[in-house]
Amino acid sequence: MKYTIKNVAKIANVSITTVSRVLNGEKGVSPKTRRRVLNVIEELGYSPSASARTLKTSLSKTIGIAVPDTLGDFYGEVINGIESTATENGYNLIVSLNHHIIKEELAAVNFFKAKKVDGAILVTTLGDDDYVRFLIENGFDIVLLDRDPHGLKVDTVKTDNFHGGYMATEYLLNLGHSAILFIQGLSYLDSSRERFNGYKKALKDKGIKRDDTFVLDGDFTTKSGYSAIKRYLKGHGLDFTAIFAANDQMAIGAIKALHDKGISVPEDVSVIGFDDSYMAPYVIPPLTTIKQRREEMGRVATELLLSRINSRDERKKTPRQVIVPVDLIERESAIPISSKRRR
Amino acid sequence: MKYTIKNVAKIANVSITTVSRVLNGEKGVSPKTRRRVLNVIEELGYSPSASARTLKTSLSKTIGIAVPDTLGDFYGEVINGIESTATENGYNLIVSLNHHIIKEELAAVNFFKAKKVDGAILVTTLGDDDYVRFLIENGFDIVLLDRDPHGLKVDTVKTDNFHGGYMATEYLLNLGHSAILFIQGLSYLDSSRERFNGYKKALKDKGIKRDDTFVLDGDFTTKSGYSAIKRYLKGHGLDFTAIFAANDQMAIGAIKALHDKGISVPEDVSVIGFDDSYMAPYVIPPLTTIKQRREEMGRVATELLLSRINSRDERKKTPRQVIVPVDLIERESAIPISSKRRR
DNA sequence: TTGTATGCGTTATCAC
DNA sequence: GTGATAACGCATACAA
Repeated sequence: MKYTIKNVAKIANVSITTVSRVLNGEKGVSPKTRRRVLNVIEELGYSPSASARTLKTSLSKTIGIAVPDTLGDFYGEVINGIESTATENGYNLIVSLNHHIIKEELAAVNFFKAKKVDGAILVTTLGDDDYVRFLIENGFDIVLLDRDPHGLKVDTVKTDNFHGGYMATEYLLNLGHSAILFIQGLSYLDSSRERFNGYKKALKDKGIKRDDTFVLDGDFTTKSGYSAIKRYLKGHGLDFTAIFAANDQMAIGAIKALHDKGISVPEDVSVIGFDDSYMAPYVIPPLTTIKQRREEMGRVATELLLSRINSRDERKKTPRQVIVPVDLIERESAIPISSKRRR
Repeated sequence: MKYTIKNVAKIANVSITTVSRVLNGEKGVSPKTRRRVLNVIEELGYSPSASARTLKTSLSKTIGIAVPDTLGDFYGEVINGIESTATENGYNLIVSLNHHIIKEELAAVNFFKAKKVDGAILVTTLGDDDYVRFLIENGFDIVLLDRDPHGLKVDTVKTDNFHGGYMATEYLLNLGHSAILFIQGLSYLDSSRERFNGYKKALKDKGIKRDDTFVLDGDFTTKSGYSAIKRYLKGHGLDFTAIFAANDQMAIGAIKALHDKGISVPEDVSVIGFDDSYMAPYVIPPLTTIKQRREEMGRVATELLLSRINSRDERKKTPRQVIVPVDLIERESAIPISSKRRR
């Protein structure tokens, strides 16, 4: 029931070489024979064995992607961007989830190696840089997404987190707020840290001295945003007028925590998020946020990777860092401070 | 830089057969030799070529999963369940997204075939049954997730959609509601249809005659839930007291649409969703919903598949249909009708 | 306990 | 324009 090139050859009355030529669209086959072969292939529903091909050519037409998980809008959309670009170019995807666990990341590497992927995209990986270096030394073309190069010679694609953090904070500042809470995400991630840096810089530029107690821990989940604010309120009461959360999910959690205490958004407290997730427009009130072009990041990363894979040039192109711009999406969760003062 | 079994053999001063034995953990190798070989493997960072292995054994230790996309909570969690179970059992994952497009589903089939996956899990596929049949005839072990067998001899895993729909509706009914809107999801999906059937049955059992205008179209997106209610309100005004949405996202969209018209949830209108998505507890008001065990579905499907793959038995086990139970999660978006009557 | 030889399904090299 | 054949890296039947 499983046909091989040999079967096709026999039935079409040609050599396997000819079949192979047809398969790969090479010239040097008469239109007539080509037709015949194609017919047999169609009839049999034959498809060539990828493993035999890979074994022979050491090219798999496959790219590996390592991603923490598939939860939340971010990774899902990034994957979509990667997948469609890959597919358009005839490449397939092998996905490895690592659940934010370094050991599993390492497993992915061996997996990719064994599968002979032509290249890999590492999304938000946290492993130390040795891990990335290892991959490079093993001759893999790779690109890092949502992660800094840390001095390594790799292509990277990331959101302009710093500027996004700056914009968000500046926006609140211009609205008249100065007591602005920041809920950070996983603090060991570059993206979270840079948003934080943007926050700090914006405050500094306005000459506002930063209060360390205004920086709350979160982990990018809605729950963590909720808990952070709930805890803060219990400890400090309402001594702030605005919140900048490092992503929308935490912002939504924060709004809920405020709501539970009878504090209204945006009348009492303005909130701004980061991502522009699907839910943002439907939150009550609709969430003002920094839009991150997630799918585009996936696309760009894939294009970078494929261009690298297909570069015959031995002295590979120098590493490229692309920074995807962000936009401020104004909705209703942040308003001027003057319009409240209800406390 | 790329090592083969031959390199390992030479350096360890043994035959490739011995290396192969070590690799596969077979007995019949002296502890001493095994050690030595293992050391060389470690040193070289050698990992066996999956393609050569697959070519030889026609076993890839890989399962393919075809899924519409990775957006929203549902697919993400299902994939997580599949992935962890697969990994635990030494299987790897090849993911194919089809964006709800039949043609791309078909492409996935060929992909799986070429990659010689040992089995496949098809999630929410919509292709006609021939497509599934084709896969079966080609000797693939497959299991369908979130899809009915439609008379085919395949394992399936699905949520108890009918009962879930029934429970949700009954719950509203018991709260005193009788004018209950239903927002359906993609109507060609089994899951959406069954939730609808549950809704109809519950109404019927209570002797309430169903109003066709009470059934609104949606596509499982938040936006579609929002639009559906907005449109309905414009056409009919507020002639209902409750809404059952076929998933949480649409429920959230619906709440927003009501809110925009100054209609309060749950005081004026009760809303119930389906899924128990991550966002459900953080919506304002927290969403009452039917919990779907997404990750478990992924786990079960994978276990089913692996057991089938590993069944030496030629006359394969008869098809199994597992229905994963649902739970009603009471939160605050649905309340008794008596406590309002504010209109 | 260890090794030799064959073949899996392709592509590539060379001949015709 | 077409075909025979070696090789890719591994697992395995068979020897030793």
